[in-house]
Amino acid sequence: LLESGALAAAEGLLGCVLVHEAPDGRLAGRIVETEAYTEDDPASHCFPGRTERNRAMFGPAGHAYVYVSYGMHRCMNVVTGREGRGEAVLIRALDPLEGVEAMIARRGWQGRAARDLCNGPGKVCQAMGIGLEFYGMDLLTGGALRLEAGRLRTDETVLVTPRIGISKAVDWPRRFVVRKGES
DNA sequence: GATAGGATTCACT
DNA sequence: GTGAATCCTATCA
Repeated sequence: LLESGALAAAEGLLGCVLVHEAPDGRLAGRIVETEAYTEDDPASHCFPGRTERNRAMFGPAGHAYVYVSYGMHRCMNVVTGREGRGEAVLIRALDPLEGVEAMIARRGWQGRAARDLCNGPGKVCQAMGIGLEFYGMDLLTGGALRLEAGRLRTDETVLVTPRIGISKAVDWPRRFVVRKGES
């Protein structure tokens, strides 16, 4: 699935579970929002070409691409496409499944609704304890950080929306969100 | 060697 | 809704 391309992978990753076997407990969250980045996307880190920072994006599918954003936040991507292709899917939001207490402790605050815990790219990494030490790690071979297969419930549908938070090609419909049938 | 900008988040008005 | 915080990377002199 991951090799088939960023667009298909971004949609396919919805419903899958991201698991981190952290020293202080198992953390898990269901992926509910993703965003696709490809080589022809002006907003993508790989657009200007291959550099030291984004080299992981050009590697084999299934590896992690972690980068620092705005100096204070970390964002995590799942590399897609074949080696040398420069594609990735940004994990924008999770639905916490396990280790919620540990996530709250990591984030250093408590109180808000559970879904506020992982409803942003930076929050996802902070809550899951994902740092630069996971750069380039294979997520499919059962390491400390890994991806587990999952599916959407029958009452859930995929919503495709324009992107946010960037300044180039903003209106490209490459953001995929899980929408629950309840509303 | 120096500078500009970014796939964000939080607090305050 | 608007603005500040903050640091790593790429680009230019």
